[in-house]
Amino acid sequence: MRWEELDQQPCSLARTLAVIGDRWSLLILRDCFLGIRRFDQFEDRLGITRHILADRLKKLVEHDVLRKVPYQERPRREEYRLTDKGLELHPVLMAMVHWGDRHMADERGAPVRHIHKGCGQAMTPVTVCSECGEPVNARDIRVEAGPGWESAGVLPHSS
Amino acid sequence: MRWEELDQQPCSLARTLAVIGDRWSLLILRDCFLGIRRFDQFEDRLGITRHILADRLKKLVEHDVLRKVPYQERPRREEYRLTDKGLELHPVLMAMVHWGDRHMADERGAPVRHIHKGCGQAMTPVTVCSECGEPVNARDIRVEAGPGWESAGVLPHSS
DNA sequence: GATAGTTGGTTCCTTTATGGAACTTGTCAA
DNA sequence: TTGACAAGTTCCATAAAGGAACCAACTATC
Repeated sequence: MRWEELDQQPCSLARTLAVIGDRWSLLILRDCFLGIRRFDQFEDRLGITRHILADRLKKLVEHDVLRKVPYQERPRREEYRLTDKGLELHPVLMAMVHWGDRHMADERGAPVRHIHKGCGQAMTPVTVCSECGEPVNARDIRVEAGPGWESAGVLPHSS
Repeated sequence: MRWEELDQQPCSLARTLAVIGDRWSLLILRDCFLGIRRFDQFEDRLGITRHILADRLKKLVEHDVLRKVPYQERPRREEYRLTDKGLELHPVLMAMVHWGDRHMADERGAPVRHIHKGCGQAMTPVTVCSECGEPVNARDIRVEAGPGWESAGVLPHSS
């Protein structure tokens, strides 16, 4: 499978990876969630080369995850902001950060804390079932073919 | 920043990406969660080249996300299974699949349904606060420096 | 009015990673 | 003794990323 074919797969994970599944896109998005908006800020913080940064920002704009917003005219300058579609990637980032905190942190502990404005406490993300509200983990879920399924593969067993 | 330096960063997202942040690792893990365990099954389903597959499996084993379990002797054959650390990546995968279902699905809808064994219903993952149990989204969270922070960057503002 | 600085890129060339196909190793079965 | 199977490894061609320099449209300074 070539990289460009990814978003044609009947798999939402593959299609998501077509947008954010490379080295840099998630680090760019992390910085977006921290309030970074301008080309040179991304460059400074990430240590990414300029043409790869330009390419990734362009791709994220094409996928409607970021949008360019002018902040001055003459010379025209634009900054990059998360769209609603981009903001909805927050659970993905939170889940990854939480896993990193648990399994990849050094002796000093988690680098950042997430404060829930609603209750004012340092929180970790918990994934719950949309229907019953109970926490779910891998073993609580059974997978079955949905409406968009085409038999381009077979579910080997319902884990 | 080089790829190998990623896991030295004081950022749990970067460290997580050092493990699962490449083209193939998440697709391999998707298949692991579907019950795939053997080298040739991964190869058939993913269309990945053999030496990249071997490399990624090795890396995932080194990071204790998968482990090799012998299933026959003479000739010795081993399969790959998720460790507990690997199983804890489930929320990451669920969040990505859910985002793909919402934003990247074609007209036929989501390719797979996730049934919560606990309540028997088709569910979507909802991220809630570990402290108060309320659903959280990007705008509900304020970020502050935690114990593992070192000033290798500055939080630009508390989004 | 020439020179330098700022922002947001692009171009060119080198290094690294990936794709594709063939080869290897240990074993069993015909 | 030939063939098949599972799980890799090796070799070479192509694609992607790193690094540095250059460009364009202004503004500010000397």
